[in-house]
Amino acid sequence: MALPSAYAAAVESGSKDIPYCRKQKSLGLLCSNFLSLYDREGIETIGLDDAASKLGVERRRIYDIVNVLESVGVLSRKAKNRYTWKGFGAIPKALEDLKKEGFRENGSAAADTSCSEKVSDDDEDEMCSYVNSLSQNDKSDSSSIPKYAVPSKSGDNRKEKSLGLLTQNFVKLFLCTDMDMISLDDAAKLLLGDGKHTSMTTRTKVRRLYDIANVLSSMKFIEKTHHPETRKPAFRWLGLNGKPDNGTANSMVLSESKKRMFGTDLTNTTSKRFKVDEDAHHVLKPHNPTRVGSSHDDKGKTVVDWESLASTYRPQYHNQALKDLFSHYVEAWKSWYSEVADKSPIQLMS
DNA sequence: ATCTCCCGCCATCAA
DNA sequence: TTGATGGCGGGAGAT
Repeated sequence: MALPSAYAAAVESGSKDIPYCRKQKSLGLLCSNFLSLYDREGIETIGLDDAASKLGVERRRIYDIVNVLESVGVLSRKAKNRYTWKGFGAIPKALEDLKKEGFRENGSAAADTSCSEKVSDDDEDEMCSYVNSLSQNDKSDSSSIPKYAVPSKSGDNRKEKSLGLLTQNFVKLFLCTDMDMISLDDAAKLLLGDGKHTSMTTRTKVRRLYDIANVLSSMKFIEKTHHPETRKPAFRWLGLNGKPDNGTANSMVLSESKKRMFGTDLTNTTSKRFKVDEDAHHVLKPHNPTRVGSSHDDKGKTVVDWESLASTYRPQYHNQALKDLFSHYVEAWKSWYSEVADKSPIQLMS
């Protein structure tokens, strides 16, 4: 078969003039190759050795990719050295599970209308959220996503530092919050116990987030941009929009809610979920038409009722730091949004 | 200089 | 123990 990677091919054929381009070795590219190699019909299982040799990389790199892919439902570890290919079709459910999980985690919300989340799924779960991590009480449910059941070895924080868990929490940030753009640095601060006495340093976390962001980017889940004003690099959530769709591979097992995406619809590219109920008093919204004629092909953020969101979400963060960070975003987005609304599209890319 | 983030050592886990 | 996994962070390429 054709090797998706020229580099790999070169390496395999007794390379001769490989200048060494860092970009050709990026996790993102590797992930793309990995995907094009396995996202096709007839694939039900994947062997890590096979992947490594076909892609021309060390095993270690395959683990990175496989771990984040698994945390989003595309793969599932079946056995040593072997993963089951679930396909992109499994993503919607995985994301929904993550969303529910995320809301459930910090159910200590304050005022505001209770949840409007209809958890058809059973309960359970939990893992460290944005607050802290202490007891790991697992009981894996029938979720489609790995639960990272900790062997419950007191002091085993290996799992809570896993790339997979970090990925899920990173994704939850987008699914369970109104944030749709965030810098890795801020994400690192929000994720996990946040520095201090709890594990991983921010520095390390950011390094990991770069890895995660790269593979999620190659999957078109997120996109790199820059904060309109700050210029600072950030990532924007695209959700299941840039999905190459189930082009060829489609022999899915779960043929249920295919496009059953939460609040996403055609006109809306990236709708952040309002965990608030739609029916309850959803009054406010002085001005800010919840809709803009941003008729742009690509992602054009959308509709957000800042006031509403701000007041609704504020209470879910426990410490001042997060609150500040949060308001910072709300403010930044406000200006950015109004700016973009009647201006031109946002075409900032690396 | 700062931002990215690849590379691979080596601690852990599982057989 | 051996082999499979996968934290972790040094340090080099990209900007």
